[in-house]
Amino acid sequence: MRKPLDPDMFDPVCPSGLTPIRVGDKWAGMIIRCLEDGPRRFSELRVPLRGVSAKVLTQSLRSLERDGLVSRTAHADPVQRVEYGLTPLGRSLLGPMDALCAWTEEHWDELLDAREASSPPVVHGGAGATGSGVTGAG
Amino acid sequence: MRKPLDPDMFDPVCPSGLTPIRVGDKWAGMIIRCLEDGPRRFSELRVPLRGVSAKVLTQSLRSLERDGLVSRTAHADPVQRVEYGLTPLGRSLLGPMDALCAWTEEHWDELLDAREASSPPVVHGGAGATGSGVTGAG
DNA sequence: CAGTATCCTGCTTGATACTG
DNA sequence: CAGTATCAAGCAGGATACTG
Repeated sequence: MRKPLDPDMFDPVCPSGLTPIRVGDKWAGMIIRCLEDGPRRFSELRVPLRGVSAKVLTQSLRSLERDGLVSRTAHADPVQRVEYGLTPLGRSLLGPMDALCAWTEEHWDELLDAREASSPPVVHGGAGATGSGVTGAG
Repeated sequence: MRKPLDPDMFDPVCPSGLTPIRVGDKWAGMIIRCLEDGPRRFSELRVPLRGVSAKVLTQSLRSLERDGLVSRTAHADPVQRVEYGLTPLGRSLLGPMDALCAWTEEHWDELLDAREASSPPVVHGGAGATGSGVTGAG
């Protein structure tokens, strides 16, 4: 608990962004992971969530609040402080999420193999799949 | 196996569409469920997936194919017949998906309560949350 | 610090019409 | 039947600038 969130917590290439299962919107899953070890401040969350704009982070947070997964607490300190933490309901999601991560790790290569096997013919347009589905969290 | 997919398999109101966990794109989760009991034809899938256009269903199917979750088989019968079925990889997703459904059923009321508690003040704009996250597949 | 207000872009979804 | 082609619309995500 209380360790300063690793900026590289989410590899921009690895697992996230390729799994066929997703939690909430683009950032929800990652946010929940960030809160796993206790409440975090708004600006603290922006570190591992590289590049997320204040607007979008606020939106995701509000969405999670609305669903009762996350709670917001404003401290009236000399400097403004707001902390976000998991509610019991939010915390209960960690179990299923772990199961998902386990599945992903287990089948990671198969997913990759399948993707490679389906694109190769094209050379100029290349790798980037316009892929609908399969955006991941975790 | 081989029973003619229930048209009401997916309640447009209930679970799906409110869960904070989603599988692939909007239809992927439902497609996988439809294939659980064996291969299905294109037009057969369109029944429970009310209103999905051919284009969108094709897209989702191609996406699932690309990820190696679903396989496509064209039969050269007198009439054109194409069947989609789960690959072993696709089938392996059923486990985690069941866990997700279990979570949803278990916490359904809490989700609903949280939503109700967060909107009521407004009367004219009403219920509809513009909600980002939380689109579901079940 | 913790947002809000605006504007903008691209993807995802969909309706409609046509084809092997 | 099983798609593809085209066009249109909505919304999530993001860049930038401003506020209590």
